[in-house]
Amino acid sequence: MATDSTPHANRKVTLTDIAAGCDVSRATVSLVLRGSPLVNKLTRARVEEELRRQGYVYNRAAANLRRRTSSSIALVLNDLANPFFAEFATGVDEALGGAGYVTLLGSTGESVAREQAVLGSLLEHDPAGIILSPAEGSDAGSVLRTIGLRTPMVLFNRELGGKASTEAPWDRLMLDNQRGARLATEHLIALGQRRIAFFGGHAGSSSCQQRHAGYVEAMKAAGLTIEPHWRIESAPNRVDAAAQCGALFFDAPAPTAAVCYNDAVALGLMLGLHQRGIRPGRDFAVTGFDDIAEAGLSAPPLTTLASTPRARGRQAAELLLQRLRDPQAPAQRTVVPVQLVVRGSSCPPPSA
Amino acid sequence: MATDSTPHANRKVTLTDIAAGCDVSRATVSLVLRGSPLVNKLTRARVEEELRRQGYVYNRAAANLRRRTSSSIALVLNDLANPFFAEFATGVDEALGGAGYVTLLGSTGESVAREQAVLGSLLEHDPAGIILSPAEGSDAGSVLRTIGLRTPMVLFNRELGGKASTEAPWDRLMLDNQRGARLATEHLIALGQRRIAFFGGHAGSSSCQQRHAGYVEAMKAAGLTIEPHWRIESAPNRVDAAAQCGALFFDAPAPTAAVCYNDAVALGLMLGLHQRGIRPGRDFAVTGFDDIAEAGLSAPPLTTLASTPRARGRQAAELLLQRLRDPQAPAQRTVVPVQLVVRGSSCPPPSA
DNA sequence: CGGTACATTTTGATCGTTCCAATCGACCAC
DNA sequence: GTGGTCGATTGGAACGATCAAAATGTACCG
Repeated sequence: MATDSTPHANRKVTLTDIAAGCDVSRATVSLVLRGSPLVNKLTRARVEEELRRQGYVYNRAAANLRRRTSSSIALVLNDLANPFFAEFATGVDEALGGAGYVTLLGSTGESVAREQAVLGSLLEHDPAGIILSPAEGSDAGSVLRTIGLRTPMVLFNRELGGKASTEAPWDRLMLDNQRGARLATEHLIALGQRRIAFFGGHAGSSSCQQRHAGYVEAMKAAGLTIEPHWRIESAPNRVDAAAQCGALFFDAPAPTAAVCYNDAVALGLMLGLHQRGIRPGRDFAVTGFDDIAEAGLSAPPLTTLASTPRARGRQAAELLLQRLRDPQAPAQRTVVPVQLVVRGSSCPPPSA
Repeated sequence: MATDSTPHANRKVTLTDIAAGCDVSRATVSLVLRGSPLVNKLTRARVEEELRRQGYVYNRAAANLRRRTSSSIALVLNDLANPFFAEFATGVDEALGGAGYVTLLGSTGESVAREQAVLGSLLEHDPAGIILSPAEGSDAGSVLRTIGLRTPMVLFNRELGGKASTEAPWDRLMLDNQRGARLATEHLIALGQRRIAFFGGHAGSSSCQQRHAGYVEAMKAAGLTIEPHWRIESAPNRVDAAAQCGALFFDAPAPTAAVCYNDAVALGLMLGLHQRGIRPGRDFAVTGFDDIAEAGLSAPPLTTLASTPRARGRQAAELLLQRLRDPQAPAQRTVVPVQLVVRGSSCPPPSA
């Protein structure tokens, strides 16, 4: 069996090894690898046999260096553990993989400092582009400073803070937050609700502001007044939402329904209500935002706004790929509609 | 303002640009970047100023090429959209980022073919190592053939099929599936349950076999008989689990409890039970596996086995980093204990 | 037979970094 | 004045691929 060139050698197999192994030049092997029509049928066969024999694996980094190209894309998420973003990431990876790109993952855990660090570290790997769902409070100026203008970026889900945000040439993919929250609020009003709170999220975040604006819009349109203590902030996760539940009932008049910042918050709120002996979907109406998988499985199932995160992921990837094809095109701002999904958590007020 | 070397030029800034900009050689700049003590304080300051001025970003790919090193690690998951794996991925990325590695993500969607493709594609980026949670039915032989022996790998969650599996020098991080399922079954038996089914998962998967074995072990130890139709297979997700629910009740004697393959399946089963008017936690007991976030929030909350996926992610990363430090060490097989979390979904049988 | 066309292959430089050996100036000792 | 040591810097060859241009060989034509 054993020949001079051992297939399972310890060093990495390179173009040069293959070239030596079948008496052609490196250039020819390279042409074979890229399926060039220039190379003779016979030599191609010989080379391909040798590639197999030695177990060659292509070194894309070296090729990218020489060609001044890149075959990776950085995906930076504020919270990968949130199923909404996990689905999104799956969609992104699906689409990128199909286009021959590889996904460089970075999770920031909602920390602006980590976001800076992660972006810096991923940039050193020279991604062709970036898909960023910013951490809360992330600022356009500092992001611009670390990534520069060379690397195109698609912003997802949230706007960046600071004045630099409007000038920066980034594409955007945003949910129609305002309309979504308006739909949810109108739905509750149609059920007869009058005392409706807006619950959860940080007032600083752009998506939260937009959703709150939609809520206000619907309330005003219906001629309903909004009590100041009907606006409760919380971190956008279950645990903190459950903890803040009590704040809804400190002052009179207490609300009988709540439009929540997102599903995580809504599920947390329902948990908090349960603990107080208040039955969501009977004594108190709740709506969410996102339609994550468990929204349909909670008790009661959650009325919410569907945004199909996996499809959004594919869309964000498409947007970036398109930008890579045409770097000069003007920046796009895409707003995707959301759809109201009515389930058991929304109900008329107890008096009705 | 404008000098000869424009900071926001269109070409990428390289070592050579910096060197030219402050009249030193490339080598010196390289030494500065790596914080070498060899270089004079004054020159270091000059170089650093120039780096800032031109907005230099390090090209790690070029460095890796020259040094024959790698600073990335491939993370290949069978189902990123499952919150269990999303948490796991978060943990992996946390630990790898801390060690200066970047995560190359690949999601296979439980398809063996995609797993092969993804592994092949990621390998071309020359990762220092691989963390793989295999797709169901993935075979050790073909995996070995595509990744070879050069790149170390940590297997998570499932064993690979085929005989090559035992010989291959891979580290493993596995949950104590058998003991976990045994604990759940014993818990149900202690509540007075006698007719207990094992529900969900594919009989082919190693984790499913192990959990089933734990269930059988507990049943035998208690002297209980197992009806053949108490073993229902399903895809490991909610939708299919809900669809298979009816199969539990085709033949008599019908079970009054089910040990489920995992939480996703258990939640799906509860959904299916609801639809049949059977109240889980009252008329029928259910247990899960994984303790994903929504397990505590379902109605009723799910009795399950906690495996703290984020910590597992960190652990898998640690295992791989350790292997990179000492490539010669014998392969490890780590089995992590799981903990029974009793919640409302487990109950005595209705007759009791 | 020389010239030209064509198909195939090779040579050598190059991408941005790091490594190695060599260089340079300054200083000191003999 | 020669040689040696030291700190700081440098030139040039790598790493593994690609590219442009040049070099083969072969065939055909007048």
